[in-house]
This record gives sequence, structure tokens and C-alpha cells, in this order.
Amino acid sequence: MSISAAETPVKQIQAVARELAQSTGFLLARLGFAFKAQAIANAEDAGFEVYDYSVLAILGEGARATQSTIAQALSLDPSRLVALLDSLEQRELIARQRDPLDRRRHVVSITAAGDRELRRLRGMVQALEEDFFAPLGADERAVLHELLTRLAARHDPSCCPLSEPD
Amino acid sequence: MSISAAETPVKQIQAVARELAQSTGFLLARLGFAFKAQAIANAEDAGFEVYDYSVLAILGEGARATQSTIAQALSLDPSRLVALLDSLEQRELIARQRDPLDRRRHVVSITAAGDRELRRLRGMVQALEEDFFAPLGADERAVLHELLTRLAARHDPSCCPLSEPD
DNA sequence: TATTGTTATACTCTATAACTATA
DNA sequence: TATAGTTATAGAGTATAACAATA
Repeated sequence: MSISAAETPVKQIQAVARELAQSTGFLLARLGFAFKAQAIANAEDAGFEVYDYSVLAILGEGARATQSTIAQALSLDPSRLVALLDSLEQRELIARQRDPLDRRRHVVSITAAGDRELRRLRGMVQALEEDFFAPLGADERAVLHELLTRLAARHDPSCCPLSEPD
Repeated sequence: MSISAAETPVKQIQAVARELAQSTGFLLARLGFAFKAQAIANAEDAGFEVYDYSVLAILGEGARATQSTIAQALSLDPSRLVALLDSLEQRELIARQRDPLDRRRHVVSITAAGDRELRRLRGMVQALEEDFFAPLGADERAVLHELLTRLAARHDPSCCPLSEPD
């Protein structure tokens, strides 16, 4: 009998996969990644990149902000934001204008077209959500959401504000 | 009254965060990322990198495999695997030897020390799992696992073999 | 000629550091 | 001198292509 290496690779892989599938954390990581990947793919099919949504969502709430504010809100380096805004501005989804009070500042605002696109993106996310969690019933989805919210409160407090103003 | 940009950045951010926290998919992505990040941090603290675990786990099941087999199993480019194995070999956690039957092949096998480290890594993952899901009760964890498994069967079948041999 | 493992090259992405204009 | 936005530089990480040895 030989050393014969590539003996049963498939079984090895299956065994490891089975082991990992036992881990709730691993499932969480894989599914989270799958959801994100799908969201990115959908957005790119529609001609957007990931951060476009973030920028538009921030502006959608408050209508205008300086670049440094946006960068801070998205934990993004100001230099990275430039290209993002260039692209959005070129498509006329946002507008930049100098702040007359401090001509160093650019005041960024969302346009009517930008608002439309934001709504479209929100619809896309909602549709994805609907599709992704379709294997679960409404009540099961509610349970899942509640459990995840409790975990997020511990592990990712920044994303889940505990205080619910007004 | 002025254009005054940076008016209420905090409220904007909170509003967006609140919107995102409504999305189960977003929570899934954030928590999955948090779990992975924590696992990576723990592994690196112990002197490992992420793929070390994967390689050792594969070898732990079947004891030996060729490099191309491992690369295939991990969906890794063979050229990337080289550095990983170099590192593991240097620490004497795996061993490479030429296959006498086909001298192009390297037969990779796990050492006794490698097996010990693998067990240690498994323990670390288990401890992280325990800690990460501590906010939930045992029954709630079981429910979460079941729901995630159902979702994975749809969205990530490769990671969750439906057939349960023996 | 094809394949295994390896090394070298090129490319992308991002973080850092300079730079311009305003204050 | 300090700050907002921009541009240029450099570094890490990775994918692709070339390579040497075997078959």
C-alpha cells in the first residue's frame, strides 16, 4: 500500500464542513457575508457602489452636511470620500457648493434625483431582505430579529442605539 | 439665517443607524463580521493566522493531502497556500514530503504538535462561541442555530451538507 | 505536452502624507 | 498657525502569469 495522498479529500472536506456547521458563530459569519455580498451585487447591477447608499442615506435624513461630517459619520477617511462624492456629483445625485460663511467648506446636499435613487435603493434592500429570509415564517423572522438585536446590543452597540428618542 | 451645514450630524447618524437596525440582514452582516473579527483577534493573539485553522482542520480529518487538494478544499489559490504551509512547516505543525509515486507532489501531513494546536484552536473557538452568545439562554441559542441552519441550507448549501451520513 | 509546486510580476485597495485655499 | 478638501505617494494584500521539476 502506498502513501497515496489525495485519498479521500471529499470526505475530509465534508467532515470539516459538518464541524463548522455546528458552530452558530460560523453560520452567523457565513450568512452575514452572503447577505452583504448579495446586497453589493444587487447595488452594482443597478450601477451603484456600496458607500453610495450610506452617503445618500446620511444626506436623506438631514439634507445637507459638510464632507468632514459625512466622513466622520461613516468612519471614512476624508480623502476616500472625495472620489465617492465626485461620482455621485457627476451623476447629479448630490451637489457640492461652497459655504459662503467659510469658503473652505463644501456643503453637500442631496438632489431630487438623489432622493429618488435613495428610495430605489431602499426598495432594493427591502426586496433582498424579503427574499433572503423567505425560508422563515413571519413569526420566526420576528424571533430571529429579536435575538440578533439582543446580541447586537452587547457586541455592536454603535449600530443599535438603545435610547429611542421621541 | 445661514446655510450652516454641520447642523445636526448626530441626529442624522442616529436616524440612519435606527433605520439599519430595523434590517435583519444588516444585523446579520454586522454580527457575523463582529464574530469573525473576534475570532481572528483571538487567533492572532495566540500566534496564528486565520487560515492556519482551516489547514489544520482539513489535515486533522484525513491526516494527509496534497497541496492542490488542500487549495481546492479551501478555495485558495495554490500559490497562496505555499506561504501558509511554509509558516506551518517552520513551526513544525505540518510536514511536507515528496510523494515517491509522483515526485511532483508534496504529501502534507499534520504532526503531533499540529494536532495539539488544532485542539487548542478548537477550544478557543468554543470559548468564543460561549462568550459571544452568552446574552441568550440555552433554548434561545438552539432556536437561533436552527433558524440559521435553515437559512444556510438555502443561501450557502456548500457549508451545510444536507445529507448526514451514518 | 501536461501537471505540481514555486517564484516573480502586476494590479487593486487603502492609509498616510503632502499640498492648496482659506480662516 | 490651523483647518477643509484635494491630490500624490507608498504599502499591504492578492490574483495572474511565468518558471522548474517531474510525469
